[in-house]
Amino acid sequence: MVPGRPLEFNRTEALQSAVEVFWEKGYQATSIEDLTARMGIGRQSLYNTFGDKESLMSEAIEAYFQAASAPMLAILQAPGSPAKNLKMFFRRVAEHCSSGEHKGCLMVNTAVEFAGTDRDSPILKTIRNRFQSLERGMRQTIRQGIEAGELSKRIDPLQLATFLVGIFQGMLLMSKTGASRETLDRVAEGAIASLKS
Amino acid sequence: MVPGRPLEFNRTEALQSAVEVFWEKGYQATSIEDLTARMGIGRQSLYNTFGDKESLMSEAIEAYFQAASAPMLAILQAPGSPAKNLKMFFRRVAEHCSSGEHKGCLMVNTAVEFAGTDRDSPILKTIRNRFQSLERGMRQTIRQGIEAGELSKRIDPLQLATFLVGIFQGMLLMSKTGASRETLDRVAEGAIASLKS
DNA sequence: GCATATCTGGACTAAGCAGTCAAGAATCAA
DNA sequence: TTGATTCTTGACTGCTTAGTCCAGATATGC
Repeated sequence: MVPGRPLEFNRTEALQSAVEVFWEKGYQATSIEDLTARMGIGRQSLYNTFGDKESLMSEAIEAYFQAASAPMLAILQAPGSPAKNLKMFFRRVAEHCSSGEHKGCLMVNTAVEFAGTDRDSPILKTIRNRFQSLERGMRQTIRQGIEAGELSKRIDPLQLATFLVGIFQGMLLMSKTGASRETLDRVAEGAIASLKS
Repeated sequence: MVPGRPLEFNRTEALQSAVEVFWEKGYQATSIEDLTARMGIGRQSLYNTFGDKESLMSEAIEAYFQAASAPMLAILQAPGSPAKNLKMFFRRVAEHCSSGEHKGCLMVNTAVEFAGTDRDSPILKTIRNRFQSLERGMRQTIRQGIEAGELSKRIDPLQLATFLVGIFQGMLLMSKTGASRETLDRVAEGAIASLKS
């Protein structure tokens, strides 16, 4: 290892703080000062460690995905009943969305914010990929449910998967704009009911 | 009438241009220069005629609602079959969302943008009211459908209305992030299918 | 202790922003 | 024509922003 003065802060913790700020305020509305204040580090330390604002945002999105989205995806692929996994998924979304302070989903918030200006920014591409992998996971679980006889054979996996992802995104959006736990539960129950057809 | 030099531009057309800019870029990302350029008027004319940036945004939201959202609400309340009106509603949303350049819905975009910072800005309150009136309209149409025997009596109007509004918001969000016509159609068909239960 | 390498803090730069000001132009009433 | 009123144009102000520079601090390897 090369010598030199060591970092005075924990990189992972600092990144986590950055995630929180971006999550609450969005990308543009967050200033470098907001970030340094919450992360508890100096301006130069931020630039040394994370590059510019956009790089930091990229890392924040990635960290958020690992912490929040990946576990959701894992629910779908849990061993046991695919239909139960789908139900569990939506109940968890309702739960997750109504805890915390209506921050919504960092990826959704960011997608909306960037879609207007940088339609093909690397950040936006990453987010789109993540949502696509959600749809793929959903489709696979649906297929497994059909094979297991838990879901009707008449179901078109692609159609249902797209529909469920749509509902999912709707819940994230409602959460951001201040929906109550009851509201989110109702939507989740609607999604679950739509499996029985 | 008081004398004075008359406006050199059409107020309504200028406002329409402002709607387009805010719709494409969002509130923060839109500068006064962006606005004056697209509206074809000078800086001072903008301030004289519309007040500050936030007032202009308020007027833009209102104009957007009158032009885009109100007709959607009217579909639900059209005379004839309530169930058909609900179907028509979702097909129209899919159509509306995939025309244009993935601008999504101005009210959704704005809600996401403001929810992070000014949680109780007047603009946000207006938008929330608009969505609430959509849910009320939805609920009423559902009740009419039940009374007419088109929808099952076991349906809870509140639950279904909330669910459908959630799907609706999901479609708006997907549209903003670049969903294709096919994707939106699949979600719409899912919503329609969920009426038969 | 000394050389080397990295980190930190604060001042700084250049650009972009919303909003204002003042001087001139266009209209109407009399 | 003259005066009152409103619109237009362009320069301007004060502020915030992302990102840079540099001097000093703190570590390691020898």
